[in-house]
Amino acid sequence: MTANTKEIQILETGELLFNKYGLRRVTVEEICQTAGVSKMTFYKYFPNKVDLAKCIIQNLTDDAEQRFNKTMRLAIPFTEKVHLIIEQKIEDNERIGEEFYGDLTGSVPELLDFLQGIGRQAYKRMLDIFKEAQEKGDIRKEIPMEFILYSLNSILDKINDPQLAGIFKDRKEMIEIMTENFFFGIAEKHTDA
Amino acid sequence: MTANTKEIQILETGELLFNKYGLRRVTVEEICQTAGVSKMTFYKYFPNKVDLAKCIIQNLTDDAEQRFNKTMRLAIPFTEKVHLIIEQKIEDNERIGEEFYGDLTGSVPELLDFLQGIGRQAYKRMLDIFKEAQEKGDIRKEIPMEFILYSLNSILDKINDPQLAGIFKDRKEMIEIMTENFFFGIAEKHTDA
DNA sequence: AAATTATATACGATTATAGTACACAATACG
DNA sequence: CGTATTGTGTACTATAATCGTATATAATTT
Repeated sequence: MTANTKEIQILETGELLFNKYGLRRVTVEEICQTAGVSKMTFYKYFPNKVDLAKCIIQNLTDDAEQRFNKTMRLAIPFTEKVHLIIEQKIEDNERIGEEFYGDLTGSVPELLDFLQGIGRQAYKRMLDIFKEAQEKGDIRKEIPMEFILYSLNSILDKINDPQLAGIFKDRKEMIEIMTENFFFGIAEKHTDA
Repeated sequence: MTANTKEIQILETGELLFNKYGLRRVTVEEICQTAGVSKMTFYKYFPNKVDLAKCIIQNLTDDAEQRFNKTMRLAIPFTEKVHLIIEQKIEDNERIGEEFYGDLTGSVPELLDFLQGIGRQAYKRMLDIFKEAQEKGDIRKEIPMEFILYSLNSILDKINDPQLAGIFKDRKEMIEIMTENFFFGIAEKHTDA
């Protein structure tokens, strides 16, 4: 059972270093030294550095998907769900360091494809869920699906806008207001009761 | 007057990148690209990367020294001065990124010597100032000078101890209490008035 | 003891980086 | 205007870093 202990060590060290410095600034030997593992052991588990990065991202993605599904299965109002999902998405983004992400999309086209594939899958899942919500009556029927997803992504982009950060007192408040705004516009809420 | 504009650009970019990633992770070409400067221009102003680092550190050091002297010339009690100096030293330390400093002392022995030289100078200046204070009666005569400087450096080291950070509510409070403690011990202050 | 797993070292092949040479472009300046 | 001055881009060589593998050995498990 101590078999994959070294593999985990490599994965964790890779995640740490990649997040801090990005892909190209970190060498295989450095990962090995930091992880306390010989180079041979590295190549026993991973064919190369890029593949290690893939593996790390795949793990993060799988983890994110699990949490996503868990949230969607909750017996709470749809508005609440979207609220939680936005929160989770932000946390997911924060788990991949800026430098790491830059290297991925910039210098290694192979990883760019990989990431885009993951992105497409996530997009499809989202689409299905929102379609279902529209049929159930949680979303107005006349709004095109594409526009909804575009708007949602637009919110996620804005999260990192420093100009916005200054407007709200913290991130929690920002998410709450933007989610409300996403669903109900800027009009004052009318109670159905 | 636009002559050294490129040089400044290089210096600023170097400081930025070195602080973020350390010395060995940053290449000359990267500095040039980020600074918007051709490689030839780089080598016009600096013989190599290590020398650029030296230059940057020297500038930071000069700057720190100026502020140090400015503080020492203030017409305030000696206790206050030491308080301010500790504050400044911490700020100085924070201006050199962790990674940068690690590379300096770890991989480039040439820079280690350079830094030690700077350190020795600072040590001498400090020593003179404290001796003067001892003669003036600001410091108890029976305390060996070496011990005082050792204690002061000990405080500076402790600043970065995460265990300490949790004890005080912020850095300002930490500095105040540690300075007081440095001068008066843990005994309750007795007012001379 | 045998099998498995990890390590250390050395090594060739590849790639990145350093530093220079040169021809040319932009700008300042008398 | 012409003439320095200053900066640029490309190409280039030499050197150093890095990759990925082979081999012999050590530690651990079974």
